[in-house]
Amino acid sequence: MQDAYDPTAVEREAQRFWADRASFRSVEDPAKPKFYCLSMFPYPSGKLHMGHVRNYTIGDVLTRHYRMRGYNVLQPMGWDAFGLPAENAAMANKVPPARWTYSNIATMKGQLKSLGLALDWERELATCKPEYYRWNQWLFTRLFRKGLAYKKTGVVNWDPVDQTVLANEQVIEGRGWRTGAPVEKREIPMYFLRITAYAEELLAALESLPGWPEQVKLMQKNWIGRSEGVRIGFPYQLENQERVLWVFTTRADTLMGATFMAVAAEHPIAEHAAQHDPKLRAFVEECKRGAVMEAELAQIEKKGMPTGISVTHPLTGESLPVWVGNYVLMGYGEGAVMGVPAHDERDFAFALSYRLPIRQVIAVAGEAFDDQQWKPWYEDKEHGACVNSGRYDGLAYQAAVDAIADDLSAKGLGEKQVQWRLRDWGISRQRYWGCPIPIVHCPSCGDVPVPDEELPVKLPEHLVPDGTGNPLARLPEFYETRCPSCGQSAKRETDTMDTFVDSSWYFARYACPDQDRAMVDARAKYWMPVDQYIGGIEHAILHLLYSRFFQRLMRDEGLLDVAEPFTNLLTQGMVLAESYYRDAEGRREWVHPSEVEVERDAKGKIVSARTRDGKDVVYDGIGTMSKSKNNGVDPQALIDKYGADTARFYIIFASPPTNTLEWSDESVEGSYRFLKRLWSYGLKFSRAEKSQSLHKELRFEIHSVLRQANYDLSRYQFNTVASAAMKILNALERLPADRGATAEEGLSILLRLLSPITPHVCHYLWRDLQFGQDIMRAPWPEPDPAALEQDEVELVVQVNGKLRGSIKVPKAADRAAIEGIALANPNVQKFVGGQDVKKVVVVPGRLVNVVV
RNA sequence: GCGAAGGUGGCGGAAUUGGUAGACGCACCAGACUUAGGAUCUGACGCCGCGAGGCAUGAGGGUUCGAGUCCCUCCCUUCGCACCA
Repeated sequence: MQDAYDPTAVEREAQRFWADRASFRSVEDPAKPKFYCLSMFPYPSGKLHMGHVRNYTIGDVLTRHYRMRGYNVLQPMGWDAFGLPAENAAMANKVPPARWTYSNIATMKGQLKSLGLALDWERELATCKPEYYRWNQWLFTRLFRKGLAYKKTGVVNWDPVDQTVLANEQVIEGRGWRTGAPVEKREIPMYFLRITAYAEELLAALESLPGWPEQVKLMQKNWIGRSEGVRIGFPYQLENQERVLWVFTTRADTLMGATFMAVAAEHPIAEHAAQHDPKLRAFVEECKRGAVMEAELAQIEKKGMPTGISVTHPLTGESLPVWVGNYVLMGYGEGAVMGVPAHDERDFAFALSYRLPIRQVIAVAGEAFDDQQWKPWYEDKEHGACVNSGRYDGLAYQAAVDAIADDLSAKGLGEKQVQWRLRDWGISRQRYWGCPIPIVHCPSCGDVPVPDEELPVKLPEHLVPDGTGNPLARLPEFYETRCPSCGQSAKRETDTMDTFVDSSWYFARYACPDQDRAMVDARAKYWMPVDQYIGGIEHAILHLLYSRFFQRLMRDEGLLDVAEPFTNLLTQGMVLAESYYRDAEGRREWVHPSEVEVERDAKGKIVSARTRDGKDVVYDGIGTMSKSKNNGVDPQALIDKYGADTARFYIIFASPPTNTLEWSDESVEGSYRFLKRLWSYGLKFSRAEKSQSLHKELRFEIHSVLRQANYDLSRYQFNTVASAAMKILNALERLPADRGATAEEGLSILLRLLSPITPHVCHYLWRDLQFGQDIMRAPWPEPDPAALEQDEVELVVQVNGKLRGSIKVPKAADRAAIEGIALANPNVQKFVGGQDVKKVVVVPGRLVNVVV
């Protein structure tokens, strides 16, 4: 054993040992319980960032822990390799996205290897390879024939200068990121996947996921958004034709309070009215120009304009004006809403600014209505009852909804309806670096799916996009083709798929990445579902919902048995860092934190900060690591300086997996120090005399810490497992210097407990100190019940809930005896001081509280 | 705007069910060793107070023998919002 801890040498040796024995190759084995542990695969953006390191370290801790517990574990890795950044890099460097992507994969694979992750690299896949994406295409053609994939128009951001579609991310304050031109909305034909057909099942099955965080299930539930309400028709006349304006509402009980209607700018009524009214046309155009993004739409000032058209209230016959409202979404419900100012906050504000009538139709006992001031109870359907509503007066929410729905139904102007917030998934992207949509447009046959024998539709890899539309659309060799059905010349679809399609089923493909005759084979039925999935909380809705959807699509193709892809889900927090900037003539110049020296006051608050060469910088608080704020910490530099074990230990120790992790270079030092101490202890141990000496107290301590650590592992609280390892080392260092029985046992426990977190150094010490050949094959440590036995227990004594002392009582002592000992305690006597003891609360094993 | 989560020392965090607030670390401080130390080791370390003691878990209120934990009101931060992945 070397005197000094040399992580480079230790890690090289451990990694060679694993590679020589193919330690992480996983083979289907029905005799053993399986454990499929998966971290979200990375986008090959260039280099690993700390978020990756955190994600994969967490997954590796679980993987190694389950291996030692005897499970047949699979932990694979691959690349989410299609996407927008490759096109941006291509434009900047004039290099095809393919070359950029493959080179990034090579770099990042090397980095992942240096982390010592227990990955089965033989199952590696990349979504940009035809062997992978042909199955996207294969499934798409199946869905198309079933009607689960279909074509309709969808709205996109249009940059009028570059003549190209922009991603939401490329729209900065309503303008194109490259051209600065105001972005327009444009409707184009697109393919959609009918996820709404599975809405009911996706919602109901959330109940069957006890291994998912409640938070995520709740977000998905709200996203799917099932609401029960009434579809209501408001008849009107247009060009001497009888028509009906339909709306959906969950508050049919307030129908008698409707004083206006509001429709989206894209609604046929708005389009019609705008034809004859230039002002209205301008307004409709303005609404259409605005944002596509819902977050932005929801925050714009609520504006409206009357259409001059009126509809008839279905129950009262009253005439109601129809307005165009910029806050009404065409994509949800009917693209029209009834305006009930008295009982909807948005309608209230709208009515106030446009002086529309406000009519109270719900009352809550003891509350007065004020038509100038909104109060939350106006929306209270729990305690309200109808007023000013004719025959519905006095009815509570449900009774009123039922009665009104019945009356509407009798007139053919309404019925109860279930409405979903979830919309079908538009997967067409007008981009090059993605999976081609396997459709041929034939002048006679229409949209024809590409037959199986012609799959895959290969994406040419040599193109370089230039930011003005999709280069595939300018490549005749790609789009000129024949109709698979009638043989005449036809045009191939040039749109590619949303990259979320690629990532919605990769987890099943890992089971059989070499299968070239089917999307997945029987091996997928062995490994699926994923037992533990780990990834960022930012994927809580979209990626996870799409994956649940795809799992069901594949189930319904007979490819998989189970409906849910991920049994247990761990959502890790983001990695954050401080950021600093220098004012450079009004522009912020971001300075990397490693170049900043900070001065703190006696309480540690930052007083001033300056660069190493003395220029003042401004502290901008803590936030996600990003290129734009120049505050990223390079994992590679960390590994080069301290080794992978220190990086892994720090990341696990600094914060529980679900919290954000605030980066601190100083704390990394602390982790390194711990591993050096572990090494020194191993060295001392290797040179000490063997003895049989047993240390009862420290043995109790080690086993108590181990018991807690095992509990913490089961609840994913890995930071306290790392603490437990430190506590055990602290205990070992308090032992006499010989190699006694307690030291032997304690170190064996420590190395095994720590090995999932810092596998290299534990592997090395385990062998070198002759505990065994391969620590991964050692059994997981369990506390010895005998070591946890105690004759006496310590209880805390309080007087009126305040801590006044502690007592030791025999383990078997009864309540009366404990009370007696507690009251006899001199400090307790002092605070009782002759007052009447009203009550003594005894909590066995914990405390005694004397109430006076 | 809507949906979700979170606020505990100078900092990261700990405290299974309501039961000793601050485990384990970082930083800072003092000391030892040393030619030297940004290595290593030892000790101290929530705030106020000489002390006895008092006060402290974002703010304010409540329930309880006892509240970081439960309830109500408010404030702040982070994530998602359908074309970033």
